[in-house]
Amino acid sequence: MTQEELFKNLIAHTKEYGFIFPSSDIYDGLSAVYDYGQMGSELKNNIKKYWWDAMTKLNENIVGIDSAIFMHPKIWKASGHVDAFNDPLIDNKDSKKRYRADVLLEDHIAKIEAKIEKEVEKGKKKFGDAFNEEQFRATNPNIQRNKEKIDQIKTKMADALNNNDLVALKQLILDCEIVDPISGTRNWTDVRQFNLMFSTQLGNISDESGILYLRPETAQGIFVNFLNVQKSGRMKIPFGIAQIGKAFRNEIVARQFIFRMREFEQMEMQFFVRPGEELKWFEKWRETRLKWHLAIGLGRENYRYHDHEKLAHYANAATDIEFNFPFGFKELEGIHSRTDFDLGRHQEFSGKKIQYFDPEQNTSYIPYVIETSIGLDRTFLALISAAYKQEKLENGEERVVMKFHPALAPVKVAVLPLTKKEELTAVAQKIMQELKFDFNCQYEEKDTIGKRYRRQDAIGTPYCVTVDFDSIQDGMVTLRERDSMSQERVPIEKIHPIVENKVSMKRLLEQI
RNA sequence: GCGGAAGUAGCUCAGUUGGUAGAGCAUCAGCCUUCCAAGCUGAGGGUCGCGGGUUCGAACCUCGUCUUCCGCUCCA
Repeated sequence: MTQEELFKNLIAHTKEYGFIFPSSDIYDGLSAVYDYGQMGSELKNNIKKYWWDAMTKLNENIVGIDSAIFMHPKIWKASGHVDAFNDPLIDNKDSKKRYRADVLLEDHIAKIEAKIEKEVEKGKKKFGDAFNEEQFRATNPNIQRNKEKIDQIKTKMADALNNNDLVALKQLILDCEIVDPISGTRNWTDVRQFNLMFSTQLGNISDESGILYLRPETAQGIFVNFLNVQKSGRMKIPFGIAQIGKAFRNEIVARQFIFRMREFEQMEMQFFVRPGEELKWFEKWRETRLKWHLAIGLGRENYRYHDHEKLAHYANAATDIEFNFPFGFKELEGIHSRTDFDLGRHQEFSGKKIQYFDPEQNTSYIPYVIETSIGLDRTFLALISAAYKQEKLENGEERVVMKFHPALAPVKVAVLPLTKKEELTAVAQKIMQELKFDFNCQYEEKDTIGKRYRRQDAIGTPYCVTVDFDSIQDGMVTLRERDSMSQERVPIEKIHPIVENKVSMKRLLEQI
């Protein structure tokens, strides 16, 4: 079976067993939006708890918050999202390729600059030792002409971008006679604007100032609460603020199941440190975060670091943790050293002093930030795609099993009377009463026992407890384990401690 | 947005040159009482993604549209 077929089977499986449904399913779905079902939300909640506990319980200096999705519009100007999340795009009709209009123009400028350099080289050869580069650049007519060209393009481009004049931007591309590098033609579509932020209105709709954006990331909710948390919590640097929440991006193409959705959930932690110490902390979090992933047990070979060589203007170090999804290695988590960019910008835009007085150094400064930002839905996808197994059994039959880590599995125990006879169901119900307060349990008495085992395999339940006629006499039940399918007779009162030991979050947390 | 593939019952899929919609599994009721999905009987469930067109007649031909998957593109 190919990876593609396996992925399709996984998607069908997650729908059939209540993990993920297409949003608005009865209305034919809504593009790139999905709902989590009864199993999916349990699994998702368990992932959240694992992350939250790893941050807030394992680190005394990390606290969690839950900030609103709506935020002051100025925040997105300060963060740079209003400018950066606005891409003018253009398609070449022959090659069917899409480009950013401003990138096309910048490439064009780079080409003209290359011409100038070539001219300079020529001059060097021609004049030898007598060559005066500065003078040559200032007087050579070819260079002068190209310099003027560049200035003109730059001015026009800046005007068009600032005025959001898409027609002028296209005209500039035509005037520059830019050809598509693949098709070699100038058959361009109109330039269109894609704003990656969703907007909505607050209060009076006719009032321009009422326009709000749905947050495209949760991080800003942490930055704008830096002072609140630091002061009310009497936090001392270094310390971190963690948050789990929804974010929204109007992606041009959102694809690959729940990998890229328009509405998604992030788990972010911003760690505030002394300036100059940021790279040490960056290294620390880079390692700690990988440990968190590895503890889940999907295999070291499925993870890799991808260090950024091209850094964003505010960052001085950045790496991604990538996971081997069914469609290849893709970003799962980002760890970025963001300097004092974010707090600095908010200080500038809000006019409030956002600084920390460091009693050890006896100085005030804007803290530097290490960000860890992980996609909750992507973690979910990593879990289900690695856990999903189609196994061939000794008797030639096949079973589908979700091999979740027991601490993350949506259902921990299934309690199954061997038959529907009341003497058995009474014992089984009693066991349910003892377990249900601590573990998510299922009780099933329909169908043959084998069928019920397979149904539990399909949702990844680590343990099945089967009550048979002997149980009434000896107080022992069969404990069946998911992965090995092994069966063991255990006393009823031992079930709780056995399960607890296996499904405890501690199992995961102590590995970090 | 472009190209390719697909959309028929809850799931997986048949459906011949156009002639009134099928199977298996699942669900429900009952029988059977079973330790790894396959026993028996019966029942419910679909305006064939949606909307036009051609035709006496469309799941099938045609046009449009929506959704999904793959590739391109984009990606703090």
